[in-house]
Amino acid sequence: MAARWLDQREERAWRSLMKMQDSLSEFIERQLRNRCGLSHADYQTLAHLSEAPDGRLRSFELGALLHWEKSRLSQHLGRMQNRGLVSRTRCLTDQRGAVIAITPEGRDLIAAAAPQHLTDVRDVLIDHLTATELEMLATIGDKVHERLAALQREPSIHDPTATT
Amino acid sequence: MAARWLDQREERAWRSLMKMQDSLSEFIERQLRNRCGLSHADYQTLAHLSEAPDGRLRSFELGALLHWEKSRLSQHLGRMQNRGLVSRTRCLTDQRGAVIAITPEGRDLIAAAAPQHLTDVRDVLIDHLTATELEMLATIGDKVHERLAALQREPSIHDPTATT
DNA sequence: TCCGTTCGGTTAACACGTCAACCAGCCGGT
DNA sequence: ACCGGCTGGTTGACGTGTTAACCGAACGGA
Repeated sequence: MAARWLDQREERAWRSLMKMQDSLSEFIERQLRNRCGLSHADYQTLAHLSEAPDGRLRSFELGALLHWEKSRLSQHLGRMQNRGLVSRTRCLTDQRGAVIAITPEGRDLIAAAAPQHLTDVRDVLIDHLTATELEMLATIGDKVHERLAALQREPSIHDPTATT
Repeated sequence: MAARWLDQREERAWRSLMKMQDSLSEFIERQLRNRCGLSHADYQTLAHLSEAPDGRLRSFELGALLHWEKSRLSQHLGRMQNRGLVSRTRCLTDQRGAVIAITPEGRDLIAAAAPQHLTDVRDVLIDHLTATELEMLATIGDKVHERLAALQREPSIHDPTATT
C-alpha cells in the first residue's frame, strides 16, 4: 500500500489541528479542575442535567446527549453521586431504569463554573478569531463530523467482513 | 459575574469544534488500535523514535517532542517495553539518564501503521476540505496554540481581563 | 402463555493520565 | 571538598475510559 503522503500545506493543517486539539482540551480541563474542582466530563454532565426539565433525566437519555458508552456513564455517575453532585433513583415506569437528578450542590457548582468556562472559551478561541474564521471553523467541523458519522454508518468501507 | 454569552455564530463554531475534536480523536484511536494494536500515544512515540538518528533518544528529549509529563512518559515506556516495542538502557554519559530505542518489532509496527494512518487522515479530513479551508484551519490552530502558549507563560492566568 | 431477544444498567479487569513523593546523580557556590 | 539545589527518572495512589460479561426487566412473537 503506497499511501499518498501529505504535502506541505496538508501536513501543516493536520499538525496544527492536532496541536490545537491537545492544548485546547488540556487547558479547558485544567481550568475547570483548578477553579471549580470539576472535570470537563463532570461539567458536561451537569450542564445537560441542569437544562433538563426538573433537572432530571433517564440515564440512557443522558448517555445519548453525551455520546458516552453506558458503562462509562454508569461509572462516572457513581463517582458524581459519591461527591453529592447527582442523585440516582429507580424509575417508576420502567423497573430497569435509573433517573438521574442534579442536586442543589451540583446546581451551585455548575452555576459558578459556567461563566468562568465561558470566559475561558472566549479568551482562548472566540475572541481571537474573525467572523469569517469562526464561520469556516464551524463548516469544517461539520464536514468532518458528517464524514465520520457516515463512516460509522458504513463500516463496510473499512471492514470488508461486515455483513449488512 | 455576568459573562457575555456566546451568540449564535460563536456557539455554533464552539460546538462544532468540540464535536469534531471528540469524534476525530475517537476515530483515530479506534482505527489504530483495531488494525495495528497501537494507541495513538504508541504511534506518536514510535514515530518520533523512528525519525531519530539510530532510532534512539534520551527519555527527556522524547518527552519534549511529545509534550508529555515525565511520569506519563515513564509509565508508557514501561508498558511499551513489556510489549517489546522499545528498549531502555542506561545512558553512558549521564548516570541518571535512560536511552530509549525503537526495536525491530517497533519499526515493523510503525511501518505498517503509518500508511493506514495517513489514509485515515486523508479520508476523514484532508480530502474533504478545500485548499482555502486547509489554510484557514492551520491559521486558526496556530492562533489558538499561540494564545494558549502565551497564557501558560503568563502568571496572570487568573486575570481574564488581560487583552493581548 | 412461554421463550428468545432486546434493552437499561452495573460490575470487574485492564490500559491510561495526573499528581505528589521520592531517589540518585549532576552542578554551582563557597 | 562540601552542601544545597536542580535534573532525569521511577513509583504509588487515584480518577478515568474501554471491553466484556452479566443481570433483571421489558418486549414480541409463536
